[in-house]
Amino acid sequence: MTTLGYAILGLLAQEALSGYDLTQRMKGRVGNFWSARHSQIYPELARLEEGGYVKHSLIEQQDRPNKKVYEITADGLETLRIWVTEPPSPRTPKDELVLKAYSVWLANPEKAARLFRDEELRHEEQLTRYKKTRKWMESEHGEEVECPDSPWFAGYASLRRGIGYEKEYAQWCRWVADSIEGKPDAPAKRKKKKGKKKRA
Amino acid sequence: MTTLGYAILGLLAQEALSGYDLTQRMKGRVGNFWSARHSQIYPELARLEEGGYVKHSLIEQQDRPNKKVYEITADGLETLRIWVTEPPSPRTPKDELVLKAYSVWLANPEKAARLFRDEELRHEEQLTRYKKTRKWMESEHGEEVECPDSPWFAGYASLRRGIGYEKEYAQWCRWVADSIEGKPDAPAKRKKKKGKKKRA
DNA sequence: ATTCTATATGTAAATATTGACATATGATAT
DNA sequence: ATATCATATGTCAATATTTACATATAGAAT
Repeated sequence: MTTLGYAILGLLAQEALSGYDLTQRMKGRVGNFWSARHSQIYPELARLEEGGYVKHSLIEQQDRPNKKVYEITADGLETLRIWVTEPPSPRTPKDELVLKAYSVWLANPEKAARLFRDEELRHEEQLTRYKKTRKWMESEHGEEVECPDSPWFAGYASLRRGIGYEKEYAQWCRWVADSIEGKPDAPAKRKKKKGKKKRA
Repeated sequence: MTTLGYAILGLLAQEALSGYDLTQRMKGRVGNFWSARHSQIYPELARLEEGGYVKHSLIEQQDRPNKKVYEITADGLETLRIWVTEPPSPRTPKDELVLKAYSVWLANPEKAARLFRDEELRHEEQLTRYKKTRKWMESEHGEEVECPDSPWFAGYASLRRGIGYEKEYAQWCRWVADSIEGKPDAPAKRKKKKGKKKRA
């Protein structure tokens, strides 16, 4: 079973969905930490069905094209349940911007500062969206989000990861941009001394 | 040019390295946010050389097998310089643990809590290693790390991202584990205005 | 009428990545 | 002697993932 398979099962464990629906979900909630295109989802659904983890039924629609709605089977649910508490397979978090940061000493400072300012903004915006969702979750599902056996808790937990991630990311971008522009360290913690030194 | 190609160029921009050396680097500093196996690195080096971005020379050794040491060309350096300030291609941060969190409502609470405690520890340990490196950098290269045109600044910036990332990640793991175990929201650092209402 | 968009489902080719296979040198440990 | 380890370089097969190709329905907009 692939990780994408578990991602799909995780979504189907909460509600029956079509391949198209799953593709949309992969851009939202779950998609913030795992995503896939429809060209990967449809074949994966076929494999999951072949393995007996999901089954589908044809839904006829008048106003739209007909669709196949998939639901998770008892086998699929059990497989998912077991997977959840197994240690994740190690995977390097790949991040192109950090890679760019590693070579930023070569760059034009103005352009580099702009890059990190832009990225800071991007992550601030994502953070704002997340916070809005959190607010909504806390007000509309305040009780469920605190019950570890509620899907709302699980969604809330993932969301909180997103919030922490974006907040930290934006902060880091700001620090990089500030540093390039020669601005002092934000918190009243560090003390710096100016010393221009060229390196070979 | 692939992202891996730029990762390699970024390393070679600082020092000439063999394929084997590059493979080791991919497990360390740069490898914390981009990694590749030697089976991917050797072919990529060949492509980079074919494109004129790097060139190699044979180094004969007595105590060890001979090696090919690669260095970046003027073309490679310029290509890298341009890439650095271009906006990164969007890529979903894929994280299996967050995916597991999304389905954690299905799991056995004891096992789930243990999973997140274990992961918390893993990230705390990585954080400790990073902090040790930061301390060393700040004491041994205190001036360079503040110069945006120094490779030390770039390495320091990447390292700081690692520190922020791991710190936030460990915190989140702790919060998840605590929540599953029914412990109250972490006090101290968090905003106290969070009117935590006990559910009926 | 025609275009555009959202819904809906697929396949194929290209690229990226991993894991296994394969070989060779020299140091060190048993 | 022999086994193991670090160094060193490669290839190949299997997956994973992206991008492009391909088709179809129906509502809304121009």
